Amino acid sequence: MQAIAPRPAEPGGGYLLQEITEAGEPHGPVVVVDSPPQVIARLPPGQRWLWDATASGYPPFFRAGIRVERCYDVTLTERILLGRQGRFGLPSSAAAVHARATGLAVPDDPDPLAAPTEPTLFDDAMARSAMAPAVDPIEALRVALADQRRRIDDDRALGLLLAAESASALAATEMGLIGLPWRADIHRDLLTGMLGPRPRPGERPQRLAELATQITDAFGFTVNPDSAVDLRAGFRRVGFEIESTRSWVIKEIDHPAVAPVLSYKELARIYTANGWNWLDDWARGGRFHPEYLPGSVVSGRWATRGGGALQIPRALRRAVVADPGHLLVVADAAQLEPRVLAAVSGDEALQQVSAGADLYTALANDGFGGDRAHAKVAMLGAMYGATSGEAGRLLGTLRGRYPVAMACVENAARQGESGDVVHSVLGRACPPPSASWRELVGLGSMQDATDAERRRAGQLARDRGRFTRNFVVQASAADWASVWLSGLRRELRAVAGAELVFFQHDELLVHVPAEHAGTVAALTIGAAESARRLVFPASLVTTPVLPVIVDCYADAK
DNA sequence: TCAAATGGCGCC
DNA sequence: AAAGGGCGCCATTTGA
Repeated sequence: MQAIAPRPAEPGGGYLLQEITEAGEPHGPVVVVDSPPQVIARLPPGQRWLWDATASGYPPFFRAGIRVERCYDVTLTERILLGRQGRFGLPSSAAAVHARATGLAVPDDPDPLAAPTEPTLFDDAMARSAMAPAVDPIEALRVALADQRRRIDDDRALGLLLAAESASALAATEMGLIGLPWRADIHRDLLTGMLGPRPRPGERPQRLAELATQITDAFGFTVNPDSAVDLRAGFRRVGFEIESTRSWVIKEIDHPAVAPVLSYKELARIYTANGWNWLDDWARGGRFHPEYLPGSVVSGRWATRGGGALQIPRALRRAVVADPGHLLVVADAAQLEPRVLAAVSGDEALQQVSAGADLYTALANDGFGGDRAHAKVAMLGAMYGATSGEAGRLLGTLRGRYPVAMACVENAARQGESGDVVHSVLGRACPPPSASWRELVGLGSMQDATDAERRRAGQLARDRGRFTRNFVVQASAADWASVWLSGLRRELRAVAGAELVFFQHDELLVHVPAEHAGTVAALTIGAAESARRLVFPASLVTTPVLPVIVDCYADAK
Protein backbone atom coordinates (compact mmCIF):
# COMPACT_ATOMS: atom_id res chain seq x y z
CA MET A 1 0.00 0.00 0.00
CA GLN A 2 1.18 3.54 -0.73
CA ALA A 3 0.49 6.32 1.72
CA ILE A 4 0.19 9.63 -0.07
CA ALA A 5 -0.39 13.11 1.30
CA PRO A 6 0.01 16.67 0.05
CA ARG A 7 3.25 18.18 1.31
CA PRO A 8 2.37 20.38 4.27
CA ALA A 9 2.99 24.10 4.05
CA GLU A 10 3.37 23.76 0.30
CA PRO A 11 -0.11 24.37 -1.14
CA GLY A 12 -0.23 22.82 -4.59
CA GLY A 13 3.40 21.98 -4.05
CA GLY A 14 4.04 18.32 -4.13
CA TYR A 15 3.38 15.12 -2.30
CA LEU A 16 4.84 12.85 0.34
CA LEU A 17 4.85 9.14 -0.42
CA GLN A 18 5.69 6.10 1.60
CA GLU A 19 5.24 2.44 0.91
CA ILE A 20 3.67 0.76 3.94
CA THR A 21 2.41 -2.65 4.93
CA GLU A 22 -1.26 -3.56 5.24
CA ALA A 23 -0.85 -3.12 8.99
CA GLY A 24 0.45 0.42 8.62
CA GLU A 25 4.16 -0.30 9.19
CA PRO A 26 6.69 1.65 7.10
CA HIS A 27 8.14 -0.43 4.28
CA GLY A 28 10.38 2.14 2.71
CA PRO A 29 11.51 5.75 3.03
CA VAL A 30 9.30 8.82 2.82
CA VAL A 31 9.78 10.30 -0.63
CA VAL A 32 9.01 13.87 -1.69
CA VAL A 33 7.82 14.51 -5.25
CA ASP A 34 6.49 17.59 -6.99
CA SER A 35 3.57 16.58 -9.18
CA PRO A 36 1.01 13.84 -9.90
CA PRO A 37 2.98 12.47 -12.91
CA GLN A 38 6.05 12.11 -10.71
CA VAL A 39 3.96 10.23 -8.18
CA ILE A 40 2.93 7.80 -10.88
CA ALA A 41 6.45 7.40 -12.12
CA ARG A 42 7.43 6.12 -8.68
CA LEU A 43 4.56 3.71 -8.14
CA PRO A 44 4.06 0.24 -9.49
CA PRO A 45 0.57 -0.01 -11.05
CA GLY A 46 -2.20 -1.70 -9.10
CA GLN A 47 -1.06 -0.40 -5.74
CA ARG A 48 -3.69 0.58 -3.24
CA TRP A 49 -3.42 4.26 -2.40
CA LEU A 50 -3.90 5.23 1.22
CA TRP A 51 -5.03 8.80 1.56
CA ASP A 52 -7.02 11.13 3.74
CA ALA A 53 -9.98 11.68 1.43
CA THR A 54 -10.62 10.68 -2.16
CA ALA A 55 -12.83 13.72 -2.75
CA SER A 56 -9.93 16.11 -2.24
CA GLY A 57 -7.01 13.83 -3.07
CA TYR A 58 -8.10 12.33 -6.37
CA PRO A 59 -9.06 15.27 -8.64
CA PRO A 60 -5.49 16.54 -9.25
CA PHE A 61 -4.47 13.06 -10.38
CA PHE A 62 -7.56 12.54 -12.49
CA ARG A 63 -7.03 15.91 -14.18
CA ALA A 64 -3.46 14.84 -14.93
CA GLY A 65 -4.86 11.83 -16.77
CA ILE A 66 -4.17 9.32 -14.01
CA ARG A 67 -6.77 6.71 -13.03
CA VAL A 68 -6.37 5.33 -9.55
CA GLU A 69 -7.31 1.66 -9.46
CA ARG A 70 -7.77 1.04 -5.73
CA CYS A 71 -7.67 3.19 -2.64
CA TYR A 72 -8.25 3.29 1.08
CA ASP A 73 -10.16 6.42 2.12
CA VAL A 74 -9.47 7.11 5.79
CA THR A 75 -12.26 9.69 6.16
CA LEU A 76 -15.06 7.59 4.71
CA THR A 77 -13.84 4.57 6.67
CA GLU A 78 -13.78 6.59 9.86
CA ARG A 79 -17.32 7.86 9.39
CA ILE A 80 -18.62 4.30 9.22
CA LEU A 81 -16.49 3.10 12.13
CA LEU A 82 -17.50 6.06 14.32
CA GLY A 83 -21.13 5.46 13.42
CA ARG A 84 -20.85 1.92 14.76
CA GLN A 85 -19.76 3.47 18.06
CA GLY A 86 -22.85 5.68 17.99
CA ARG A 87 -20.82 8.75 17.14
CA PHE A 88 -21.94 10.86 14.20
CA GLY A 89 -20.79 14.18 12.84
CA LEU A 90 -17.31 14.08 14.36
CA PRO A 91 -14.11 15.03 12.51
CA SER A 92 -13.00 11.99 10.53
CA SER A 93 -9.81 13.01 8.76
CA ALA A 94 -6.59 11.06 9.19
CA ALA A 95 -5.36 13.86 11.43
CA ALA A 96 -8.46 13.48 13.61
CA VAL A 97 -8.12 9.69 13.81
CA HIS A 98 -4.43 10.07 14.63
CA ALA A 99 -5.24 12.62 17.32
CA ARG A 100 -7.88 10.44 18.95
CA ALA A 101 -5.60 7.41 18.81
CA THR A 102 -2.70 9.24 20.42
CA GLY A 103 -4.58 11.50 22.82
CA LEU A 104 -3.85 14.78 21.04
CA ALA A 105 -6.34 17.60 20.54
CA VAL A 106 -8.66 16.63 17.68
CA PRO A 107 -8.53 19.13 14.81
CA ASP A 108 -11.63 20.17 12.88
CA ASP A 109 -12.10 18.57 9.52
CA PRO A 110 -11.30 20.84 6.61
CA ASP A 111 -14.62 22.40 5.61
CA PRO A 112 -15.47 20.98 2.19
CA LEU A 113 -17.79 23.93 1.56
CA ALA A 114 -15.14 26.55 2.16
CA ALA A 115 -13.83 28.03 -1.05
CA PRO A 116 -10.08 27.77 -1.44
CA THR A 117 -8.69 31.16 -0.51
CA GLU A 118 -5.41 32.94 -0.98
CA PRO A 119 -4.51 33.82 2.57
CA THR A 120 -2.45 36.89 3.29
CA LEU A 121 0.71 36.34 5.27
CA PHE A 122 -1.05 37.71 8.32
CA ASP A 123 -4.07 35.36 7.98
CA ASP A 124 -1.75 32.47 7.33
CA ALA A 125 0.22 33.11 10.49
CA MET A 126 -3.00 33.46 12.47
CA ALA A 127 -4.34 30.20 11.08
CA ARG A 128 -1.16 28.35 11.92
CA SER A 129 -1.06 29.53 15.48
CA ALA A 130 -4.65 28.40 16.00
CA MET A 131 -4.07 24.94 14.55
CA ALA A 132 -3.45 21.79 16.51
CA PRO A 133 0.26 20.91 16.59
CA ALA A 134 1.34 19.95 13.11
CA VAL A 135 1.64 16.21 12.63
CA ASP A 136 3.52 14.53 9.82
CA PRO A 137 0.67 13.65 7.43
CA ILE A 138 2.23 10.33 6.45
CA GLU A 139 2.60 9.44 10.10
CA ALA A 140 -1.05 10.38 10.63
CA LEU A 141 -2.09 8.08 7.76
CA ARG A 142 -0.09 5.16 9.12
CA VAL A 143 -1.43 5.57 12.64
CA ALA A 144 -4.99 6.01 11.34
CA LEU A 145 -4.72 2.87 9.21
CA ALA A 146 -3.40 0.78 12.07
CA ASP A 147 -6.07 2.11 14.41
CA GLN A 148 -8.87 1.45 11.94
CA ARG A 149 -7.59 -2.04 11.13
CA ARG A 150 -7.65 -2.83 14.84
CA ARG A 151 -11.24 -1.63 15.13
CA ILE A 152 -12.37 -3.53 12.01
CA ASP A 153 -10.99 -6.68 13.63
CA ASP A 154 -11.35 -9.01 10.64
CA ASP A 155 -15.11 -8.48 10.39
CA ARG A 156 -15.66 -9.84 6.88
CA ALA A 157 -18.91 -8.00 6.14
CA LEU A 158 -17.59 -4.72 7.50
CA GLY A 159 -14.39 -5.11 5.48
CA LEU A 160 -16.48 -5.57 2.34
CA LEU A 161 -18.52 -2.47 3.15
CA LEU A 162 -15.42 -0.37 3.73
CA ALA A 163 -13.69 -1.60 0.58
CA ALA A 164 -16.79 -0.80 -1.44
CA GLU A 165 -17.07 2.62 0.19
CA SER A 166 -13.52 3.58 -0.80
CA ALA A 167 -13.99 2.24 -4.31
CA SER A 168 -17.28 4.11 -4.60
CA ALA A 169 -15.46 7.29 -3.71
CA LEU A 170 -13.15 6.79 -6.70
CA ALA A 171 -16.18 6.24 -8.94
CA ALA A 172 -17.93 9.29 -7.50
CA THR A 173 -14.99 11.59 -8.16
CA GLU A 174 -14.58 10.27 -11.68
CA MET A 175 -18.29 10.59 -12.46
CA GLY A 176 -18.41 14.16 -11.20
CA LEU A 177 -15.42 15.18 -13.29
CA ILE A 178 -16.47 13.29 -16.43
CA GLY A 179 -20.06 14.49 -16.22
CA LEU A 180 -23.33 13.24 -17.63
CA PRO A 181 -23.78 14.02 -21.34
CA TRP A 182 -26.36 16.80 -21.49
CA ARG A 183 -27.76 18.33 -24.66
CA ALA A 184 -28.68 21.90 -23.73
CA ASP A 185 -30.33 22.43 -27.12
CA ILE A 186 -32.75 19.55 -26.51
CA HIS A 187 -33.39 20.74 -22.97
CA ARG A 188 -34.17 24.24 -24.27
CA ASP A 189 -36.60 22.88 -26.86
CA LEU A 190 -38.38 20.90 -24.14
CA LEU A 191 -38.67 24.00 -21.96
CA THR A 192 -40.01 26.13 -24.80
CA GLY A 193 -42.56 23.44 -25.66
CA MET A 194 -43.82 23.22 -22.09
CA LEU A 195 -43.50 26.82 -20.90
CA GLY A 196 -43.10 29.10 -23.91
CA PRO A 197 -40.02 31.20 -24.63
CA ARG A 198 -37.58 32.06 -21.85
CA PRO A 199 -39.10 34.92 -19.85
CA ARG A 200 -37.31 38.08 -18.83
CA PRO A 201 -35.98 37.96 -15.26
CA GLY A 202 -38.77 38.37 -12.73
CA GLU A 203 -41.51 37.46 -15.19
CA ARG A 204 -43.51 34.25 -15.44
CA PRO A 205 -43.10 32.16 -18.56
CA GLN A 206 -46.02 32.59 -20.93
CA ARG A 207 -47.66 29.25 -20.17
CA LEU A 208 -47.48 29.82 -16.39
CA ALA A 209 -48.94 33.31 -16.80
CA GLU A 210 -51.87 31.87 -18.77
CA LEU A 211 -52.52 29.25 -16.12
CA ALA A 212 -52.35 31.86 -13.33
CA THR A 213 -55.03 33.85 -15.16
CA GLN A 214 -57.20 30.74 -15.56
CA ILE A 215 -56.83 30.02 -11.84
CA THR A 216 -57.90 33.52 -10.87
CA ASP A 217 -60.84 33.34 -13.32
CA ALA A 218 -61.93 29.98 -11.92
CA PHE A 219 -61.93 31.26 -8.35
CA GLY A 220 -63.43 34.63 -9.23
CA PHE A 221 -60.76 36.41 -7.20
CA THR A 222 -56.98 36.69 -7.37
CA VAL A 223 -55.04 33.68 -6.13
CA ASN A 224 -51.26 33.35 -6.40
CA PRO A 225 -50.56 29.68 -7.09
CA ASP A 226 -46.93 30.13 -5.96
CA SER A 227 -48.19 30.75 -2.43
CA ALA A 228 -49.46 27.73 -0.51
CA VAL A 229 -51.09 30.08 2.00
CA ASP A 230 -52.95 31.95 -0.73
CA LEU A 231 -53.96 28.77 -2.51
CA ARG A 232 -55.33 27.14 0.62
CA ALA A 233 -57.25 30.31 1.49
CA GLY A 234 -58.68 30.33 -2.03
CA PHE A 235 -59.99 26.78 -1.83
CA ARG A 236 -61.35 27.42 1.68
CA ARG A 237 -63.16 30.50 0.44
CA VAL A 238 -64.99 28.41 -2.17
CA GLY A 239 -65.93 25.77 0.39
CA PHE A 240 -63.12 23.19 0.51
CA GLU A 241 -61.54 22.92 3.97
CA ILE A 242 -58.18 21.49 2.91
CA GLU A 243 -55.26 21.26 5.35
CA SER A 244 -52.56 21.44 2.69
CA THR A 245 -52.20 22.19 -0.99
CA ARG A 246 -50.31 19.05 -1.89
CA SER A 247 -51.31 17.97 -5.37
CA TRP A 248 -52.89 14.71 -4.20
CA VAL A 249 -55.13 16.69 -1.83
CA ILE A 250 -56.17 19.13 -4.52
CA LYS A 251 -56.79 16.31 -6.97
CA GLU A 252 -59.71 15.11 -4.83
CA ILE A 253 -61.49 18.48 -5.05
CA ASP A 254 -64.30 19.11 -7.54
CA HIS A 255 -63.80 22.69 -8.67
CA PRO A 256 -62.84 24.36 -11.98
CA ALA A 257 -59.62 25.74 -10.47
CA VAL A 258 -58.23 22.26 -9.83
CA ALA A 259 -57.07 21.45 -13.35
CA PRO A 260 -55.14 24.69 -13.94
CA VAL A 261 -53.66 24.56 -10.42
CA LEU A 262 -52.32 21.05 -10.96
CA SER A 263 -50.89 22.00 -14.35
CA TYR A 264 -49.36 25.11 -12.85
CA LYS A 265 -47.66 23.16 -10.05
CA GLU A 266 -46.20 20.65 -12.46
CA LEU A 267 -44.84 23.23 -14.88
CA ALA A 268 -43.67 25.65 -12.19
CA ARG A 269 -41.62 22.83 -10.70
CA ILE A 270 -39.86 22.28 -14.03
CA TYR A 271 -39.34 26.01 -14.46
CA THR A 272 -37.83 26.66 -11.02
CA ALA A 273 -35.92 23.42 -10.49
CA ASN A 274 -34.71 22.56 -14.00
CA GLY A 275 -35.42 25.60 -16.14
CA TRP A 276 -33.21 28.02 -18.03
CA ASN A 277 -31.40 29.10 -14.88
CA TRP A 278 -30.47 25.49 -14.17
CA LEU A 279 -29.12 25.18 -17.70
CA ASP A 280 -26.99 28.30 -17.23
CA ASP A 281 -25.61 27.00 -13.94
CA TRP A 282 -25.11 23.29 -14.56
CA ALA A 283 -25.00 22.26 -18.20
CA ARG A 284 -21.86 23.92 -19.46
CA GLY A 285 -19.84 22.30 -22.20
CA GLY A 286 -22.35 19.56 -23.03
CA ARG A 287 -22.05 17.86 -19.66
CA PHE A 288 -23.78 18.05 -16.31
CA HIS A 289 -21.20 17.86 -13.52
CA PRO A 290 -22.85 17.15 -10.17
CA GLU A 291 -20.74 16.68 -7.10
CA TYR A 292 -21.48 13.24 -5.73
CA LEU A 293 -21.18 12.71 -1.99
CA PRO A 294 -20.92 8.95 -1.41
CA GLY A 295 -22.12 7.68 1.92
CA SER A 296 -23.35 11.07 3.01
CA VAL A 297 -26.90 9.88 3.69
CA VAL A 298 -26.99 8.00 7.01
CA SER A 299 -28.30 4.94 5.21
CA GLY A 300 -25.17 4.93 3.04
CA ARG A 301 -26.94 6.26 0.00
CA TRP A 302 -25.18 8.94 -1.93
CA ALA A 303 -26.26 12.54 -1.93
CA THR A 304 -25.23 15.20 -4.42
CA ARG A 305 -24.52 18.85 -4.11
CA GLY A 306 -25.59 21.19 -6.84
CA GLY A 307 -28.03 20.71 -9.66
CA GLY A 308 -30.20 18.15 -7.93
CA ALA A 309 -28.61 15.27 -9.81
CA LEU A 310 -30.64 12.63 -8.01
CA GLN A 311 -33.93 14.34 -8.87
CA ILE A 312 -33.63 14.78 -12.63
CA PRO A 313 -37.26 14.74 -13.79
CA ARG A 314 -38.17 11.97 -16.19
CA ALA A 315 -39.43 14.65 -18.58
CA LEU A 316 -35.86 15.91 -19.07
CA ARG A 317 -34.12 12.59 -19.67
CA ARG A 318 -34.59 13.34 -23.36
CA ALA A 319 -31.61 15.70 -22.98
CA VAL A 320 -29.23 12.92 -21.92
CA VAL A 321 -27.84 11.68 -25.24
CA ALA A 322 -24.69 9.69 -25.95
CA ASP A 323 -21.88 11.35 -27.89
CA PRO A 324 -21.52 10.44 -31.58
CA GLY A 325 -20.30 6.89 -31.96
CA HIS A 326 -21.27 6.12 -28.37
CA LEU A 327 -24.20 4.55 -26.56
CA LEU A 328 -25.55 4.57 -23.03
CA VAL A 329 -25.90 1.38 -21.04
CA VAL A 330 -28.68 2.03 -18.51
CA ALA A 331 -28.68 -0.65 -15.82
CA ASP A 332 -31.30 -0.79 -13.12
CA ALA A 333 -31.55 -3.21 -10.20
CA ALA A 334 -35.16 -4.28 -10.48
CA GLN A 335 -37.21 -4.01 -7.29
CA LEU A 336 -34.09 -4.01 -5.21
CA GLU A 337 -35.58 -3.12 -1.83
CA PRO A 338 -38.12 -5.95 -1.46
CA ARG A 339 -35.46 -8.40 -2.62
CA VAL A 340 -33.10 -7.01 -0.01
CA LEU A 341 -35.80 -7.43 2.61
CA ALA A 342 -36.21 -11.05 1.56
CA ALA A 343 -32.48 -11.57 1.99
CA VAL A 344 -31.83 -9.72 5.25
CA SER A 345 -34.86 -11.22 6.95
CA GLY A 346 -34.11 -14.74 5.75
CA ASP A 347 -37.75 -15.17 4.73
CA GLU A 348 -37.67 -18.16 2.40
CA ALA A 349 -41.18 -17.66 1.08
CA LEU A 350 -40.33 -14.10 0.02
CA GLN A 351 -37.05 -15.31 -1.46
CA GLN A 352 -39.03 -17.78 -3.57
CA VAL A 353 -41.21 -14.93 -4.80
CA SER A 354 -38.10 -12.94 -5.66
CA ALA A 355 -36.70 -15.65 -7.91
CA GLY A 356 -38.51 -14.37 -11.00
CA ALA A 357 -37.97 -11.21 -12.99
CA ASP A 358 -41.01 -9.32 -11.65
CA LEU A 359 -41.28 -9.67 -7.90
CA TYR A 360 -44.54 -7.76 -7.63
CA THR A 361 -46.34 -9.97 -10.15
CA ALA A 362 -45.18 -13.06 -8.28
CA LEU A 363 -46.29 -11.44 -5.03
CA ALA A 364 -49.67 -10.63 -6.55
CA ASN A 365 -50.19 -14.25 -7.56
CA ASP A 366 -49.21 -15.42 -4.07
CA GLY A 367 -51.99 -13.89 -2.01
CA PHE A 368 -53.26 -10.74 -3.69
CA GLY A 369 -55.53 -12.40 -6.25
CA GLY A 370 -53.23 -11.37 -9.07
CA ASP A 371 -53.57 -7.67 -8.20
CA ARG A 372 -50.05 -6.34 -8.80
CA ALA A 373 -50.87 -2.77 -7.75
CA HIS A 374 -52.19 -3.93 -4.38
CA ALA A 375 -49.19 -6.21 -3.85
CA LYS A 376 -46.79 -3.36 -4.56
CA VAL A 377 -48.57 -0.90 -2.26
CA ALA A 378 -48.55 -3.46 0.52
CA MET A 379 -44.84 -4.19 0.16
CA LEU A 380 -43.85 -0.54 0.00
CA GLY A 381 -46.06 0.14 3.00
CA ALA A 382 -44.34 -2.62 4.94
CA MET A 383 -40.91 -1.14 4.21
CA TYR A 384 -41.89 2.50 4.79
CA GLY A 385 -44.13 2.00 7.80
CA ALA A 386 -47.53 2.80 6.36
CA THR A 387 -50.14 2.61 9.06
CA SER A 388 -53.35 3.81 7.51
CA GLY A 389 -55.28 3.55 4.31
CA GLU A 390 -55.09 0.78 1.76
CA ALA A 391 -51.48 -0.13 2.55
CA GLY A 392 -52.27 -0.53 6.23
CA ARG A 393 -55.15 -2.90 5.47
CA LEU A 394 -53.05 -4.96 3.06
CA LEU A 395 -50.32 -5.52 5.63
CA GLY A 396 -52.33 -8.33 7.15
CA THR A 397 -52.06 -10.34 3.94
CA LEU A 398 -48.28 -9.89 3.90
CA ARG A 399 -48.00 -10.85 7.55
CA GLY A 400 -49.84 -14.10 6.83
CA ARG A 401 -47.72 -15.02 3.80
CA TYR A 402 -44.29 -13.72 4.84
CA PRO A 403 -44.22 -13.71 8.64
CA VAL A 404 -40.41 -13.78 8.82
CA ALA A 405 -39.94 -10.73 6.62
CA MET A 406 -42.69 -8.81 8.38
CA ALA A 407 -41.28 -9.70 11.79
CA CYS A 408 -37.92 -8.35 10.61
CA VAL A 409 -39.22 -4.88 9.73
CA GLU A 410 -41.58 -4.77 12.70
CA ASN A 411 -38.78 -5.72 15.03
CA ALA A 412 -36.62 -2.97 13.53
CA ALA A 413 -39.47 -0.52 14.13
CA ARG A 414 -39.82 -1.60 17.77
CA GLN A 415 -36.07 -1.20 18.28
CA GLY A 416 -36.24 2.30 16.87
CA GLU A 417 -39.22 3.22 19.03
CA SER A 418 -37.36 2.13 22.14
CA GLY A 419 -34.25 4.11 21.21
CA ASP A 420 -32.08 1.23 20.01
CA VAL A 421 -29.77 1.26 17.00
CA VAL A 422 -30.17 -0.96 13.93
CA HIS A 423 -27.63 -1.98 11.26
CA SER A 424 -27.45 -2.70 7.55
CA VAL A 425 -26.54 -6.19 6.38
CA LEU A 426 -22.86 -5.24 6.11
CA GLY A 427 -22.85 -3.37 9.40
CA ARG A 428 -23.56 0.30 8.79
CA ALA A 429 -25.20 1.69 11.93
CA CYS A 430 -28.10 4.09 12.11
CA PRO A 431 -27.68 7.12 14.38
CA PRO A 432 -28.81 6.80 17.99
CA PRO A 433 -31.65 9.06 19.06
CA SER A 434 -30.79 12.56 20.23
CA ALA A 435 -30.79 13.54 23.89
CA SER A 436 -33.92 15.63 23.37
CA TRP A 437 -35.68 12.64 21.77
CA ARG A 438 -34.83 10.50 24.80
CA GLU A 439 -36.04 13.18 27.15
CA LEU A 440 -39.34 13.84 25.36
CA VAL A 441 -40.09 10.16 24.82
CA GLY A 442 -39.22 9.46 28.45
CA LEU A 443 -41.47 12.29 29.56
CA GLY A 444 -44.41 10.66 27.82
CA SER A 445 -44.22 7.58 30.02
CA MET A 446 -44.07 9.45 33.32
CA GLN A 447 -46.93 9.07 35.81
CA ASP A 448 -47.84 12.74 35.72
CA ALA A 449 -47.40 13.29 31.96
CA THR A 450 -49.99 15.47 30.31
CA ASP A 451 -52.01 14.18 27.35
CA ALA A 452 -50.05 16.48 25.07
CA GLU A 453 -46.76 15.09 26.36
CA ARG A 454 -47.95 11.54 25.83
CA ARG A 455 -49.10 12.31 22.30
CA ARG A 456 -45.83 14.01 21.46
CA ALA A 457 -43.82 11.15 22.92
CA GLY A 458 -45.82 8.59 20.97
CA GLN A 459 -45.43 10.60 17.80
CA LEU A 460 -41.65 10.86 18.16
CA ALA A 461 -41.30 7.18 18.99
CA ARG A 462 -43.38 6.13 15.98
CA ASP A 463 -41.42 8.49 13.71
CA ARG A 464 -38.16 6.88 14.77
CA GLY A 465 -39.70 3.43 14.39
CA ARG A 466 -40.54 4.18 10.77
CA PHE A 467 -36.99 5.42 10.26
CA THR A 468 -35.31 2.30 11.67
CA ARG A 469 -37.85 0.04 9.91
CA ASN A 470 -36.83 1.59 6.62
CA PHE A 471 -33.16 1.82 7.52
CA VAL A 472 -32.57 -1.92 7.61
CA VAL A 473 -33.86 -2.17 4.05
CA GLN A 474 -32.63 1.07 2.52
CA ALA A 475 -29.14 0.82 4.05
CA SER A 476 -28.76 -2.84 3.06
CA ALA A 477 -29.82 -1.95 -0.47
CA ALA A 478 -27.18 0.78 -0.42
CA ASP A 479 -24.62 -1.82 0.71
CA TRP A 480 -25.49 -3.99 -2.26
CA ALA A 481 -25.48 -1.07 -4.71
CA SER A 482 -22.09 0.08 -3.47
CA VAL A 483 -20.58 -3.38 -3.98
CA TRP A 484 -22.26 -3.57 -7.40
CA LEU A 485 -20.91 -0.20 -8.50
CA SER A 486 -17.38 -0.78 -7.29
CA GLY A 487 -17.22 -4.23 -8.85
CA LEU A 488 -18.45 -2.88 -12.15
CA ARG A 489 -15.94 -0.05 -12.04
CA ARG A 490 -13.13 -2.56 -11.70
CA GLU A 491 -14.42 -4.63 -14.64
CA LEU A 492 -14.83 -1.57 -16.84
CA ARG A 493 -11.07 -0.98 -16.87
CA ALA A 494 -10.89 -3.67 -19.52
CA VAL A 495 -13.29 -1.82 -21.84
CA ALA A 496 -11.68 1.00 -23.79
CA GLY A 497 -13.58 4.26 -23.56
CA ALA A 498 -16.25 3.02 -21.13
CA GLU A 499 -17.09 5.59 -18.45
CA LEU A 500 -19.51 5.48 -15.54
CA VAL A 501 -21.44 8.73 -15.90
CA PHE A 502 -24.40 8.47 -13.52
CA PHE A 503 -25.45 6.62 -10.38
CA GLN A 504 -28.77 6.96 -8.62
CA HIS A 505 -29.30 4.57 -5.70
CA ASP A 506 -30.04 1.42 -7.71
CA GLU A 507 -29.44 2.53 -11.28
CA LEU A 508 -26.33 3.48 -13.23
CA LEU A 509 -25.36 4.75 -16.66
CA VAL A 510 -22.24 3.84 -18.60
CA HIS A 511 -21.22 5.92 -21.61
CA VAL A 512 -19.41 3.63 -24.01
CA PRO A 513 -18.17 3.43 -27.61
CA ALA A 514 -21.01 1.75 -29.52
CA GLU A 515 -19.05 -1.39 -30.33
CA HIS A 516 -18.51 -2.19 -26.64
CA ALA A 517 -22.06 -1.56 -25.40
CA GLY A 518 -22.99 -5.23 -25.39
CA THR A 519 -19.89 -6.11 -23.43
CA VAL A 520 -20.66 -3.46 -20.83
CA ALA A 521 -24.28 -4.57 -20.53
CA ALA A 522 -23.04 -8.07 -19.72
CA LEU A 523 -20.62 -6.67 -17.15
CA THR A 524 -23.43 -4.88 -15.31
CA ILE A 525 -25.22 -8.21 -14.97
CA GLY A 526 -22.09 -10.02 -13.85
CA ALA A 527 -21.27 -7.35 -11.27
CA ALA A 528 -24.79 -7.63 -9.87
CA GLU A 529 -24.40 -11.38 -9.51
CA SER A 530 -21.06 -10.89 -7.73
CA ALA A 531 -22.63 -8.34 -5.42
CA ARG A 532 -25.45 -10.74 -4.58
CA ARG A 533 -22.97 -13.48 -3.70
CA LEU A 534 -20.82 -11.16 -1.61
CA VAL A 535 -23.55 -9.28 0.24
CA PHE A 536 -26.10 -12.08 0.65
CA PRO A 537 -23.94 -15.22 0.60
CA ALA A 538 -26.45 -17.46 2.35
CA SER A 539 -29.59 -16.35 0.55
CA LEU A 540 -31.68 -17.74 -2.30
CA VAL A 541 -32.62 -14.23 -3.30
CA THR A 542 -31.87 -12.84 -6.75
CA THR A 543 -30.93 -9.23 -7.48
CA PRO A 544 -31.36 -9.04 -11.23
CA VAL A 545 -30.10 -6.13 -13.27
CA LEU A 546 -31.72 -5.34 -16.58
CA PRO A 547 -29.37 -3.30 -18.75
CA VAL A 548 -30.80 -1.45 -21.72
CA ILE A 549 -28.63 -0.09 -24.53
CA VAL A 550 -29.88 3.23 -25.80
CA ASP A 551 -28.82 6.41 -27.51
CA CYS A 552 -30.94 8.54 -25.17
CA TYR A 553 -31.73 8.06 -21.46
CA ALA A 554 -35.42 8.76 -22.08
CA ASP A 555 -35.64 5.59 -24.19
CA ALA A 556 -34.50 3.37 -21.33
CA LYS A 557 -37.92 2.92 -19.76
C1' DT B 1 -33.99 43.04 7.08
C1' DC B 2 -32.16 38.91 7.45
C1' DA B 3 -31.85 33.88 8.37
C1' DA B 4 -34.32 29.90 9.53
C1' DA B 5 -38.39 27.25 9.03
C1' DT B 6 -42.03 25.53 6.20
C1' DG B 7 -44.50 23.68 2.28
C1' DG B 8 -44.15 21.44 -1.72
C1' DC B 9 -42.32 18.13 -5.12
C1' DG B 10 -38.79 15.82 -8.03
C1' DC B 11 -36.05 11.29 -7.73
C1' DC B 12 -35.14 6.44 -5.43
C1' DA C 1 -53.20 3.21 -4.35
C1' DA C 2 -51.80 6.21 -0.62
C1' DA C 3 -49.63 10.09 1.38
C1' DG C 4 -45.75 5.51 5.37
C1' DG C 5 -38.79 5.96 4.51
C1' DG C 6 -34.46 8.76 2.45
C1' DC C 7 -32.71 13.05 0.15
C1' DG C 8 -31.94 18.37 -2.41
C1' DC C 9 -33.79 22.37 -4.00
C1' DC C 10 -36.94 26.26 -4.69
C1' DA C 11 -40.23 29.99 -3.24
C1' DT C 12 -42.75 31.65 0.42
C1' DT C 13 -43.56 32.49 5.16
C1' DT C 14 -42.27 33.28 9.79
C1' DG C 15 -39.96 35.19 13.50
C1' DA C 16 -36.01 37.29 15.76
